[in-house]
Amino acid sequence: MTDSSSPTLPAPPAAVPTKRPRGRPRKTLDERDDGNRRQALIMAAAALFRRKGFAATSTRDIAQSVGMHSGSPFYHFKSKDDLLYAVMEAGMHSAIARQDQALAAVQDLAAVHQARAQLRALIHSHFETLLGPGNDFVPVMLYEHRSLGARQRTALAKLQAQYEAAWSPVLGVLHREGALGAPVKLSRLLMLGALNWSVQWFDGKKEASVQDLTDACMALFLKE
Amino acid sequence: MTDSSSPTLPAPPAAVPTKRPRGRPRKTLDERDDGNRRQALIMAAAALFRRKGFAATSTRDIAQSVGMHSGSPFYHFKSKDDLLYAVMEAGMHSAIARQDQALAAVQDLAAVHQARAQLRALIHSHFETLLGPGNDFVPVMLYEHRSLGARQRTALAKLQAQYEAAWSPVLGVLHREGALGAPVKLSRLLMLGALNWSVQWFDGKKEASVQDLTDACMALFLKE
DNA sequence: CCTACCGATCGGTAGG
DNA sequence: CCTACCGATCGGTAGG
Repeated sequence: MTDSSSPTLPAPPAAVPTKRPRGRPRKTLDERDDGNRRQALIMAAAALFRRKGFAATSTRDIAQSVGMHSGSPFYHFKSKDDLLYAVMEAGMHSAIARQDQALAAVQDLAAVHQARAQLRALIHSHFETLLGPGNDFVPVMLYEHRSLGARQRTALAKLQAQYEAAWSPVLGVLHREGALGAPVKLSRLLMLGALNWSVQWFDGKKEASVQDLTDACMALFLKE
Repeated sequence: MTDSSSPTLPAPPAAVPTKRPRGRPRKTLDERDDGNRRQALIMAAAALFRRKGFAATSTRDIAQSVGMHSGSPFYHFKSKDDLLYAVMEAGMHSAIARQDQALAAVQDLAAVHQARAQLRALIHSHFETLLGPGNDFVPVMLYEHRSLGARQRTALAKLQAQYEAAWSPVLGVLHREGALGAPVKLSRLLMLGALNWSVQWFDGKKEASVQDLTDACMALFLKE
């Protein structure tokens, strides 16, 4: 059983592209794991895009950080923009998957507490997506949206709409119960904004945990 | 009485730098309004930085949009980074001034409603700073923070601390009154995040106004 | 503030 | 995926 689908980066080939043996290490066909190299590029790009921004990151930076030479990323991606989109798409897929799991885990509660428990699950899951260790994909998506082309922006918008669609019914119930003070749509925009902004100030090594943040949100946003 | 301190851009010199009369229009010394050209550069830079991002905007873009030639911005600013900092500093000064005015206008209310009125004033003023027509400075500051050097980041942090300092006592009163459900510091971070994020989705031509947003925030964040 | 220019870097490609 | 390379662009400067 292979773990070729594992999203963890297999320790990079000790990036020293200056002096390396000229004859590149012969690989037989079954050793060529293209998927892993592509994955490695996506993860390295995510980390660099987050730290320095898309425009300030060169494709050479990315190549070097996975031990490739400058032209090689273009064997895996047609353009730098395509690589950016791949990062964002991967981020949304993982965010949606995490959100679905979080909602499923809370499905069987007594109806009285369902909506509250669902909102807590949504908030906690969102914070994990934003602040969890190694989760650079969605932060890059949030802060480099501008750099996307029109076509790719449309494709992403569908994934984002799918993600946010899970919030509206939950907020609707809470609003009707009187636990949510503002209209559903504005509430969703403001709440997601409060969460998304945490990327700017959250420090994993500081006192507050993701649990603390979730508690604070529930206390701030809901009545009684 | 001159209006040399007016922050409005005097209609740009119809930027057509390709064919313009070679002998540049002689200006006598008292016509040379260096301050205005510098201001024009700051405003053009703010608009471009906001639309395309700092790294994706060239100093040539900025020069062209005020009718200068490529090297000329460096007569007014030592580097592109200095221009970015000038944009952000101007943004914080104007934000602080607007906030002070907003608080002063609400100073004389009956004590029972003071804290609520103050919070409303802070929120409304913040939305104006972010979303008001031509207000690109603070949005640039919020989203290009990363591009600043360490020294300038420290200088800006002082202005930001000054700005946010006005929020804490107001939130403290509301928390003690039971109107604010979460701890003061986390409340401030989450609330400002909700507001700051509006830059991403607010559309001035759409239905919701800054007043609507302010109302929604008050309804969302405060109990009873 | 313009003119003329420089060194550096960048995204991307052909050909293997 | 590497090698070798190209055209374009960029921040910045000297000298007036």
